[in-house]
Amino acid sequence: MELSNKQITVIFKALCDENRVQIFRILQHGELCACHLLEELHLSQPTLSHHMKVLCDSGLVVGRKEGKWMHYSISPEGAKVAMDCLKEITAVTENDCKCCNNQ
Amino acid sequence: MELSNKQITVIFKALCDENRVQIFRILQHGELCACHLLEELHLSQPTLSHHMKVLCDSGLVVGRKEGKWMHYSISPEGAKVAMDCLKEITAVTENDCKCCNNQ
DNA sequence: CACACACATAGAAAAATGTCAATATGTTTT
DNA sequence: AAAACATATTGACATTTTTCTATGTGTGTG
Repeated sequence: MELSNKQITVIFKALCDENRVQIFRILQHGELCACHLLEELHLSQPTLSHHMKVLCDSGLVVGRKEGKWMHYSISPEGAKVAMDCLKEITAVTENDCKCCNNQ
Repeated sequence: MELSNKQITVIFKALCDENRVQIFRILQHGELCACHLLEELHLSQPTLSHHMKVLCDSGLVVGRKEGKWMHYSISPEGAKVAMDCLKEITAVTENDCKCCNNQ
């Protein structure tokens, strides 16, 4: 995979805002269009649109256009990438301290 | 577990900054004190200290004080919490669209 | 074709975050 | 006890992010 530091930050920015976390909770019940998401959030329409862009950029959410509606859903593929990335970045290859005279 | 939206953002803020991601990469080779981390990063000492606080607050990194040194390491327990959290928040319970006349 | 609707974009203001220099705190050494 | 060292905290500033209003774009409808 070999994601850059920058790419990793883009993925996890999805989960760095309370409103976006709430959007995940709502989308867990299934795909939903922006107008219905908006009903459940105390946000203006442009603000929601901004958050959906951040979420789609992360790959954790995908949008599907259907006429004038945008349907958003959680991406299992994106989730897998994020999981693999998290696992990789928190994996410890060695545990001994080589620092400050090995104290 | 039942983490709040706020708590989730605190966990994943750890991975929302390129320098912090780089710190994970460095800590993967084992526990390290702040002064040695500083050598490998183009940051001032107070800035590093700030990032280490964010990382410790996330639970993904733990600090261990040894005399005047602070030794930091990746926390496998914290990593597990983050993984479980990511898995939970991206889990989809239903996949059908109940939105906009089920289009 | 004009209008209504769903959503995106632009631009500006406010809030949060990242950064550094200066200083404080706590620990070890001389 | 004083000096040196490692790290944390404070305060200021710059950048980024969040948010809104206003407006634009594309789609369907009367």
